[in-house]
Amino acid sequence: MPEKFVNLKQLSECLGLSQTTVSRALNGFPEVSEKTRQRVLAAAAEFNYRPSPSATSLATGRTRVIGHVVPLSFHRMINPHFSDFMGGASEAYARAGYDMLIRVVREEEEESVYRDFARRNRVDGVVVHGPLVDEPRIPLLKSIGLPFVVHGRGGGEALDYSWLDVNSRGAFLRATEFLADLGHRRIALVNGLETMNFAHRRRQGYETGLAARGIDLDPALITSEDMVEPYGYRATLQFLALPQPPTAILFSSVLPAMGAVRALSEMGLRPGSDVSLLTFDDRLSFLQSGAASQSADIPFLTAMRSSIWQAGQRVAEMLIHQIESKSEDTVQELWEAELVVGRSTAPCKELSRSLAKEVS
Amino acid sequence: MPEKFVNLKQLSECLGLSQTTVSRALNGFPEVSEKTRQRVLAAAAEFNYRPSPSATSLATGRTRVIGHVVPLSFHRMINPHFSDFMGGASEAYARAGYDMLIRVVREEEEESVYRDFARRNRVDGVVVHGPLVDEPRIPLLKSIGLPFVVHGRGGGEALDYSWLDVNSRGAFLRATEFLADLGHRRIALVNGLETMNFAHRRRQGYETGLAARGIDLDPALITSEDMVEPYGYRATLQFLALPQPPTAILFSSVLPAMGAVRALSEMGLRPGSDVSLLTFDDRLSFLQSGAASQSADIPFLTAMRSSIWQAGQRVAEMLIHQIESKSEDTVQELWEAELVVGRSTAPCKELSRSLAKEVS
DNA sequence: TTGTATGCGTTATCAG
DNA sequence: CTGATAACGCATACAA
Repeated sequence: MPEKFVNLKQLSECLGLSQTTVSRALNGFPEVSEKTRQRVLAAAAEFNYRPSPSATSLATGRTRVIGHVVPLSFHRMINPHFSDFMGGASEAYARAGYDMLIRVVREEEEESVYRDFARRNRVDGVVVHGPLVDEPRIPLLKSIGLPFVVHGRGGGEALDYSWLDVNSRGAFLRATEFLADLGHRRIALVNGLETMNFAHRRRQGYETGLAARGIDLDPALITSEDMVEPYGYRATLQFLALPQPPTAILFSSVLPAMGAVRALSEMGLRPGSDVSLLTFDDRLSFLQSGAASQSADIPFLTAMRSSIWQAGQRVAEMLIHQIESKSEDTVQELWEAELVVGRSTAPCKELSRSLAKEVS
Repeated sequence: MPEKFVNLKQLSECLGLSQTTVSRALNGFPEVSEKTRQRVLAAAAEFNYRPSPSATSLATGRTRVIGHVVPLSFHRMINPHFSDFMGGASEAYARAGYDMLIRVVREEEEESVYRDFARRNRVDGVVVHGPLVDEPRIPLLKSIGLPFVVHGRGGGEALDYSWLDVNSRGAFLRATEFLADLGHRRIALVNGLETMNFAHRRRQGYETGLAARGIDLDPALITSEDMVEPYGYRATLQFLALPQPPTAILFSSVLPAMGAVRALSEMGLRPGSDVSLLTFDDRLSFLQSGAASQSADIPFLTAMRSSIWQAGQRVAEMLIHQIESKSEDTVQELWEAELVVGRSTAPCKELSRSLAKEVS
C-alpha cells in the first residue's frame, strides 16, 4: 500500500494555519511562537510530512546536491582511488543532508555542463577531480560563480580558490632521500600520468631528492602511466631487464606496487631483501584489514601514507561550508603524508658489498 | 562573466510565440508545424536555452535521476566491485541523459528514504545493491511502486521483479569440479559474507561440486568475510597452517586472491605449482591492462569471469527502459561466468605422488 | 496548428 | 506573531 502523504497545503489545513506559518515553523524562523511551532512539528511528524525537493529547489534556487563531473576520457578515474574519495565525501554529504550527483560527460560537453549546473541550479557546488598541470576548469568555474573545491591543485601560482592537496613533492622528496640513505643509487620511479598535476609534483620531489643526494637522473628509470596493477608489473619486469637494474623502486600508488610484488614473486625475488619497494599509499579501503587485525604488526609495504577517504570527507565539508556560509573566502589545506616503514625496503645490497670490499 | 541565459518565457517572447508552443516544439510534440519547430530550435540553440530541472521535475513528476542508496553498514560496498559497477551504470545513464544520485543512509533510515524517493519524486528509480538472502527492500519497493532493478537476486522463489545476476551457483560448481578434476581433494573456499545472497549461492555451488566428485565437506576449509585483500592473506596463512592443508583454494573475488598470492610469496610457495588458486573475477578495471597489452598472453590467475562493469551498464539500461516504457513487465537476466584458465592452477601434486606410489 | 489558463509544492514579500 | 499573495519555470487540459 503506497503510504499516503501530505503536502504543505494539506498539513496547514489540518492545523488550521496558513502555509506560510507552517513553512516558517518547519524551517526554524524566529518569529513563530513556540506553542505553534510545537504543534506544527508534532503534526508534521504524525503525518510524516517531507518537503518536495523540486519545489523547494525551484523556490529557493538551492538543491542540497553536490555534483561530481567525470569526463569520459578520465573514465579510469572510476578506480579505487576515486571510489575511496567518493566514499569519504558521501559520508560527509549524508551527515549534512546533501546528496551526491555523478555525471559522466564527453570532454567537449564539460564546459556547458558546468554552465548549466550553475544557471539551472542543478547542484549547489562541484568537486573538481584530478586537476591537470594546466587546468581549464578552475578559471571556468570561477567565472561562472559555481562554488567548487579542488581535490589537488592546478599548476601555476594563482591558487586563489579552495583546495585540499597532499604535499606530493615533499612526500616524494622524503621517500627518495629515504631510499638514498639506505644506500640505493639506482632508484626507479613508477609515476602516474604526468599531465596530472599531482604526478608532476611527485616527479619534482623525486628529482629534487636525487639531486640532494648527488644522484644523476636516469631517464630509463622513469615511467609515467595510468596507475593500474599491470602497469607496475610490466614496469618492474622492464626495469629488472636493464643492464643496470634499479635496486629500489618508487611507486605512485599501491596498485602498480602490487603489480611489482607479483613480478618479483614470479622472478623468485623478494621485496626488501632483493629489491626495495616504496609506494605512495592512499590507504585504499580494500587493502585495509578490519579493526581487529589492524594492530601493531609491521606493514608489508613501506609507504608514504595519506588517507584519500579522509580527503574526500574533508573536501566535502569544505564545499558544504563554502555553500552554506556564502562567503567568498577560500580555504587551502596541504596535508603531509606520513612515512611508514614496512618490510619492503632494506639497505642496498650492492652498496654493502662494495663497502665490504673497501674495508677488506 | 556569468553567461546570460533565458527561460522558457523569455525565449517565447523573443519568438513571438506562446510558452506552450515553444515547449511543445522543444519536446517533440507532433502537432507543431515543422517551420515553427525549426525556428524554435534555432532560437533555443542561439540563446543556449536549457530547461530547469527542478521546474521540469515539479511539473512532470519525473527527474531523470536514478538513485543508489548505500546503507552505512554496507559502506564497504564502496570498494572496487561497487565502483566498477557504478562506472558502467554511469556510462549508461550519461548516454540516456540521466544522472546518478548517491545517498548514504543509516540502516534504520533506509525504508523512509525509499518512501520519500517515491513520494516526493526525488528519483525516477533505484538500483538495489547486494541483495541479502532475506531481502526486505524488494517487497518494500514493490509496495511503494518505485521502479527498481536488483543487481543480483534476493533469496526465495518469488523472483517477480527485474534483476540481473551472474550464475554464482553454476560458476562455483564448475570451478569446484575443475579443481577436483585436476586431482585436488582438499579444496578450500574463501567466500564473501554469506548473508549476501550471491555468497550463499556460491557456497551452494561449491558444496554441490564437492558432492558431485565425492569429496567430503570440511568446515575448516571454509571462511566467509568481507572480500578485501588482507582477508585472503590471513585465510591463506591459516589454511596452510592446518595439519592437512588444502591443495587448492577457491576465492570469491580477486581481492582476497591477491592477498593469497602475497601470502604464498612470503612463504616461498608458488601459485599453481604449489597451491592452486581459482577466483571469481569481476574484471575489475584497475587490474586490466590497457588495450595494447590485452593480447593473448596467459592470464596469471585462473578465474570464473564476468564483467561487473558491463553488469552495471546493463542494469542501468534495464532500469531506464522500465522507467520510460512505464510497463509493469519484469526482465530477468542470468549471466554465465566464463572459465578462463591461467597459470595459478595445476594438477594436484599429492595426487601425482600417491598415484606414483600405487604404480610402483 | 497555436494560445489561455491552471497546477506542481515550496519559499518570500508585504500587509496586518 | 500570522496570513494572503506572488513568484519559481515548466507542462498540460482545454479552447480556439
